[in-house]
Amino acid sequence: MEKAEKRGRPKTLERENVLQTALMQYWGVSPTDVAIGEICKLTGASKPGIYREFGSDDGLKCAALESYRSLALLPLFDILKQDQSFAAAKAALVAFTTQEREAVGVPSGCLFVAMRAQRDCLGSATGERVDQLRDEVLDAYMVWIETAKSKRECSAQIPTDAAALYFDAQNGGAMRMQKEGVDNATIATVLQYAFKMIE
Amino acid sequence: MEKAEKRGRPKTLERENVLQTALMQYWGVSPTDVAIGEICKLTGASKPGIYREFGSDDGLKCAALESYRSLALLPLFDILKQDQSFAAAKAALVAFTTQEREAVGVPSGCLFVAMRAQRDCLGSATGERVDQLRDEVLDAYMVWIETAKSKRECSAQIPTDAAALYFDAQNGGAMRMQKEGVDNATIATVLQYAFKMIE
DNA sequence: TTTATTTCGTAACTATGGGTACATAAGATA
DNA sequence: TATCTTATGTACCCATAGTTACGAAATAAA
Repeated sequence: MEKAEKRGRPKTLERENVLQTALMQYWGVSPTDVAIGEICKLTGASKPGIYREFGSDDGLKCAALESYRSLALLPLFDILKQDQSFAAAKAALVAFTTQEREAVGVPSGCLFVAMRAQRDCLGSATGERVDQLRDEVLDAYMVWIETAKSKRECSAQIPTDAAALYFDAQNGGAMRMQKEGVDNATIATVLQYAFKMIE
Repeated sequence: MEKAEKRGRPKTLERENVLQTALMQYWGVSPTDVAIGEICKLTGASKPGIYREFGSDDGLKCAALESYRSLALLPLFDILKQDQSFAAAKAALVAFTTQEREAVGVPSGCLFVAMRAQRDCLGSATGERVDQLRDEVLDAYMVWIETAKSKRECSAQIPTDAAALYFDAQNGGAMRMQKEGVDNATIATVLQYAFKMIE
């Protein structure tokens, strides 16, 4: 899988390292309070190096968000798409949301939720991606709920779009509680009550 | 109500105007993305004037948060403290949360929710006040829920602290939806489903 | 070797924004 | 009118952070 030797000075910038570090910083601290210079210190990369690789602050944030999608959003979509009962999926959601982060070596809270909260002090590329992901998430919930309705596992009373907003809001609330230091057991309790509602 | 004439040059800084402007900016834009200089432009006040009056950026934010408490949090507490049925209080909460902001001449979303999301890039005074208000809000919910439990209007099943977190999360979720542009009717629907749960 | 090519990183530039030094204005008092 | 007191606002300081100019370094091809 080695790329053919090219002319010119070989690249030494560790893209993956920079990206992972940025992701963890944005996630663990805040997407708008971590300077490029901080990433440089943490990774040993130079500022121009990062700019050559990611184009701009906005570009780096956008790349980090994309990593976050793979890491944290795709698993969520997987749960929703799995062929299991509505109740089982809800339980899986609770388990996924309230898993102990330290054990997995990942910060508490949710980068996507944080970015949504700061939507308009993000660069254009990142901001627009955030909007897209929001739609993607709401769509995923809607498909899931429609399926549950068709299987008679969920009341058709509540409008699907409202239900999707509801689940999205519960998840966001849970992530915020986690950030504020509420323990996962309590969050799980809250979520279980919240999810019991829709059925 | 005129204050006795004092010696020295009379004060011309319009404290209330500055405070209101700051509040509306923090609320409508974001508490961490409005510079003192911006408030100056909007009010005609000078920078040193504002510093003399509020001490620091942190001081101004803190004062604005205090205004916000009187304006938006006290009415919430009033609803919770009123002697009415649990269901009536919940309905009042929904109505209060989803009232059309434009009509009232007030920004959408919630300054307190925004500050909580940005908790640690706020100054120490404001940050600590945010923590206090969070406790105050959760306490208010808890007292309300305990009362409802004692009146048998709310199941004693759910732990009171979890229920308080639940209501707080619903309110926060609603405020965020409002910021993201969801219409109030939909938010009201979501909240009604959310609140139906606890009973 | 020499040249062409590509990347590297130091050291700047620039804009923004919190904060303040200081000379001056405006009124009360003597 | 002279003096004391208090508030005012221009012009600046300084730290931070995004961004880039540019000369040096490293490697393949000539």
